[in-house]
Amino acid sequence: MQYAQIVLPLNLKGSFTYKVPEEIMPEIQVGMRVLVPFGGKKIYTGIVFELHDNAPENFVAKEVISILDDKPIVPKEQINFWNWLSDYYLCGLGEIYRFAFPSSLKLESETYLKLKPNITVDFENLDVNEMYLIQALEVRQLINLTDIEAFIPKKDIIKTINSLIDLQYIEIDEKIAEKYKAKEVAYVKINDEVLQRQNLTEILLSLKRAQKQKDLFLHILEKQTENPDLHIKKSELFEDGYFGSSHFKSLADKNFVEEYYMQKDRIESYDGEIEEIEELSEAQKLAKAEVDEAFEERKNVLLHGVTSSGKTHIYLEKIGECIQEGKNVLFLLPEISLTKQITQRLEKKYGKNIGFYHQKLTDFERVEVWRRIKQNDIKILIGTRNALFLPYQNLGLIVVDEEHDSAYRPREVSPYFNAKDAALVLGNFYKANVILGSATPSVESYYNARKEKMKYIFLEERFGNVNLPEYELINFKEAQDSKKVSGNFSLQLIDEIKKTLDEKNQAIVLHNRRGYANVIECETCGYVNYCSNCDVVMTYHKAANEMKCHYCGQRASKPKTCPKCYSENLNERGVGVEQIHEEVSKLFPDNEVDRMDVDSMRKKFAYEKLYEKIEDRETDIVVGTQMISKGLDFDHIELVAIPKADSMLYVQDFRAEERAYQLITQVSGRAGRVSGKGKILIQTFNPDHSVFQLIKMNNPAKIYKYILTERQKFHYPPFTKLIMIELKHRKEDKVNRASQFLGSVLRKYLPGDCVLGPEKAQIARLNNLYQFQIMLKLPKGKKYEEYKKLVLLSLKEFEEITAYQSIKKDVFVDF
DNA sequence: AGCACGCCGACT
DNA sequence: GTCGGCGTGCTC
Repeated sequence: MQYAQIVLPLNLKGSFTYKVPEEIMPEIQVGMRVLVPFGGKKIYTGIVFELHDNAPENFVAKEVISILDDKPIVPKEQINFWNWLSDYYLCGLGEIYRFAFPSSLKLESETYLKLKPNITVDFENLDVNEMYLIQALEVRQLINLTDIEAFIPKKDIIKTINSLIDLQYIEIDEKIAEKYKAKEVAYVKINDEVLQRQNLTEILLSLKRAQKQKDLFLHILEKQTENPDLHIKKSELFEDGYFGSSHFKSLADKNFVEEYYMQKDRIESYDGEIEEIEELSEAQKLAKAEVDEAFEERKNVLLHGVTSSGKTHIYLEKIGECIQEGKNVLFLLPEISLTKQITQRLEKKYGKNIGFYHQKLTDFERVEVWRRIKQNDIKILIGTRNALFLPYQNLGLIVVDEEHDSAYRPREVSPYFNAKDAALVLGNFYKANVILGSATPSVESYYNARKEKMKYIFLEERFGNVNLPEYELINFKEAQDSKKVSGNFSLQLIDEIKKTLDEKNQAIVLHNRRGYANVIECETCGYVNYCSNCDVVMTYHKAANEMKCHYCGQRASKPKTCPKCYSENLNERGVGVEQIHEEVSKLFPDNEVDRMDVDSMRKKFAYEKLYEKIEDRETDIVVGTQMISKGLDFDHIELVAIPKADSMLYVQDFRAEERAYQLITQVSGRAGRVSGKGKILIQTFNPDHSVFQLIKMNNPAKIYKYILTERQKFHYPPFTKLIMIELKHRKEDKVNRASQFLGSVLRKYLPGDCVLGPEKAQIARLNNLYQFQIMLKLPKGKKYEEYKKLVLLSLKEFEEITAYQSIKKDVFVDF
């Protein structure tokens, strides 16, 4: 094999052909990282995707500089997976590579060189550059490529390095990968000798003029005596802001306390007692038997379990079995932060063999997990969508929890793939079983499971025979007509909340819109406050007293007078969660009302603090956006109120009804988890709307049937396949022309009714880029593959127009 | 994606 | 006269 197809971490499609030098031919394998020159002066870490003997015809292939791994770092299952992703989602392999790898595993100019040990350099036969480099390396043992730029002309760097490697004088430093030692965490304890030397009174006396130091000392002492085996993290001391590091330092200087370090993963893994999982209920046993049966037939599973039906128990059972068989498990979550329960349970049972992988890890930590997965040191990996790309050795089970969650398919980061669908494919490549689980499965998954593409398993009762919450619809129009309202709340709703609070229970108020008011409008001239970067109105945030653009994040101060006509008649329109929070606070002045949305949770530990407040029942009412639908599993929440439920439905999106159903059901799952007396109040102008009526009936099969009928009627997924192409550019007329052109090309190849648009995007300008969209509605099945090839052809034709190359193009498959 | 090349406006 | 703006083209 003389040539290799190498994928580079660039947003370029396909792979590049390189020549394999003879010395490394015996070692090179698909899935290894290699160093290759690219362009005039760049060196990249690429991945070998294919080895072959076909010499390129139109260009001269450059040579691979060196191999970085002694074994493939990307297993063949992942190679297949990457190829599938690239094919299915029409994205470049380079994009996938960039997304999949922690950046330190694809170092470019950070690559280090060193002299080979025990060599004698024959300076006579070196050129100037080669001599410079050798001399530099004699002074400093390690040099990276950026440093080399200082004394060798850019264009000669690669040539110089290559020839010195050929001469066996220098080599690529292999320590790069080993540089990442386990992170150490600081812990604190009372100095062992201090209590023998002095008695407590003396110590406290000596600290009497330093109140905080005294408090801190006592705090540590108390913790330590409480449980002598517990290690006290240094960072924990400063969490609530009362103590600062200076207080600790003073104590340490006086030798009262000391700090010590331990490796993080050694301590964070649980080594307490191992708790046995409670026995499954009859319904759960039945469901588990069905899962077994499905796996037997090599079928994947959609586990549809109503809120608190104990899907987790079933996951845990299957995870246990999988590990018994000596295989590994991937447990996918939409977000890592809101998952204490399951991770705690898994940690208790499997301790050290658990790994976490998510977007919040530092690069350091990511590489650590990579290493451990590669060494098969992790049995269960809990992670978010980027965990799909770890180099698993023998994956036996993938669980996708909350499979309907939109966090599995963020719109803003490429490559644009749906982690739920990708998990099914990855499972197939690994011959692993996949369980999708949710209380409100996505319509697509539900349909596929009903179509026997997966096994559909329904857990319809809550664990421990707790009743499901009851739904009630409040006709707001009627309440308004009979003057039984106060602001956005009907008297009935207020009454019910009051009743809940009187019984010493807690209530949740859901309003899914950030900010205080949606629009600030001038009553005199009609002026509204637009974002200067985007074609959207700015939202008024009263708490922060500023205007925010929810799309580009721009902030501005709130205008006191109309900037156009200087009138002071500024009117606030459109209710946001801040305003609902304000109203509730006024309605219940004697109760503790807290707000939970991205804006109020931005501060460090804000979420943890509020979580504890609710847990300790200091909070009576939580007002929040969709954030409150996740993770708030408390025993005393009995009421969920949705004062403006209509706002969820009238969104320009064919999934609006599905989303409304999912959000309402998810948030209702917070109520009556123990008592079984949970109540959900949906206040609406349209109590007759099918979605509300169906939610009230609490019969999921009927809702899905209704939504599916609507989707079929209007030719939406899952009955068709949607591909959305979005074009963006700074100049409006340029994108407009480009999208018209692309539209006409597409229509040339595809039937007319498949191509919709181009149209201005709903947000015509975002971050100063004008956007146009073309929607493709394609039939399913064999035709789809055929049509997709034509779409690819059209895009190619479009890309050939040089004038349109500066236009940013995003393709969303399965929009 | 980066980077070089090349062609036009505002400055020593 | 030159520095630097960004449109265009190319990278195995």
